[in-house]
Amino acid sequence: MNKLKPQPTLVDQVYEAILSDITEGKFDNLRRLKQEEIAASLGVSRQPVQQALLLLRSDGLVRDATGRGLIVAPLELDFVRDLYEVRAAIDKLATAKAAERGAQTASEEGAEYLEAGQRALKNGSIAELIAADVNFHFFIYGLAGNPLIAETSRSHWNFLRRVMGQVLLKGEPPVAIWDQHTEILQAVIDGDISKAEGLAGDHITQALIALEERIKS
Amino acid sequence: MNKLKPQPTLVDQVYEAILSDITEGKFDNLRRLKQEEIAASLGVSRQPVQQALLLLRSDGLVRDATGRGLIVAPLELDFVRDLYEVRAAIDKLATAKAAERGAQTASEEGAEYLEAGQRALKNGSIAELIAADVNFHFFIYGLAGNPLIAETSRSHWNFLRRVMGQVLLKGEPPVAIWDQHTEILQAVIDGDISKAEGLAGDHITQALIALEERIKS
DNA sequence: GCAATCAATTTTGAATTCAGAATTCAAGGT
DNA sequence: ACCTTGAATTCTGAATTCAAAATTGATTGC
Repeated sequence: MNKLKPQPTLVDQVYEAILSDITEGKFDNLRRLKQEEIAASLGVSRQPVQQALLLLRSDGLVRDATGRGLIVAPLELDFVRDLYEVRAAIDKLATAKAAERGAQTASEEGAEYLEAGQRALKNGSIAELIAADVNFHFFIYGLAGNPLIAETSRSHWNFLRRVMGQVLLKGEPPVAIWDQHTEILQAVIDGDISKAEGLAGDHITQALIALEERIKS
Repeated sequence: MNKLKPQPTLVDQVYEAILSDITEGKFDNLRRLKQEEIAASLGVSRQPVQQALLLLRSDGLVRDATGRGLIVAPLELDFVRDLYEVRAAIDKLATAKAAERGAQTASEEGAEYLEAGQRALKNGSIAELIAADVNFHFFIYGLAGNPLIAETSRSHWNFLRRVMGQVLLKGEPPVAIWDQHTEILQAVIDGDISKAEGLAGDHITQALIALEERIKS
């Protein structure tokens, strides 16, 4: 007997819808998020919208603005630095563990992710580039065999997607990123734990540097 | 003019109430959580309860049990190991950064936290011991100057509190823990980054080992 | 006597309603 | 002209209501 997936609730659907809108920068900065408005645009009542906003608030994507409801959390450079710092710690752990126990799967399935990245680079599609990056890193998280790593990173990546979206709009395609991914995957396949961990750390350090330069320009 | 803090909403209060009940093990394992029941016991409608449960679900403390509503997530040993692994990565980062930039505050305010721990040991109060441990570690997180560290750890500590509660029930008081806290604080005050980081890692490794031994017995 | 089916009850997700708080805007005073 | 005041409007949190899905329990057939 096939167990059939329970359909997602309206709350979950609304959550995803608002999340994409935020990620894709569809909300004017500092614009107040009105439940009624969102509910109307999605064709549901305010109830699931209120609940979805509550979840987004606990993710930190949406923020209480005293007395004026909820706004999309602004992306500040300091915050992004903090984000990359925490991400570095978790990604180093994930990549080390992936090298320790995921070499087999990495060699079987890893190439797909690199190819997806190359295709995205060739197509020059921002959405595709972001998706390929997310998928590559969650593939590594999966190899690490510790579900809490992906779980903990989930909310961070909601911000990272926003950051990447803004940065990719103005700048050359991030070829270096994918060269680094290739190196990281190879270290994982080789089972070289300390090299994999080091490369993961470098990857993030360099991503942050590149990002800061682009923001300044 | 003093700006007065907006009172917490019912949802937030209900969230806290359910969270304490879970943390203190007040729910029978695998018992289904019924909105009506909880609402009645707190004297509110189902509405804020439903929203609070949604938040607890996104924290991972409460879990969908296919077809039978929500249950408190069981504490499995594998999960606790995963938890300690991620916590080690974050705590090492936090403690290193605390040593790098928080030495001053650490020397001024750190002793309080150690004393609170000693008092708790003397009183033999489990609740007090847990609170002192949480407070000490969040003090370190604060010193790190990266709000995302505390934010990211928040949901982990909800589980850690549960684990600690169960473990402290059967076993000797964790004197070693507080000796280690003393060492960690000293390394932070000295600004010895790599020593602080190393001690933080050891602290968690040893806590996990002690925990596994107690669970087996 | 045991299993299967169907009706009754319970429970939940979602809509609607209600009340209070915040915001806006216009009128009046300095 | 600008600031203050207060009423009208808007918006949100929370209660209530509604409908569908799930669970329970009883009855019927083997």
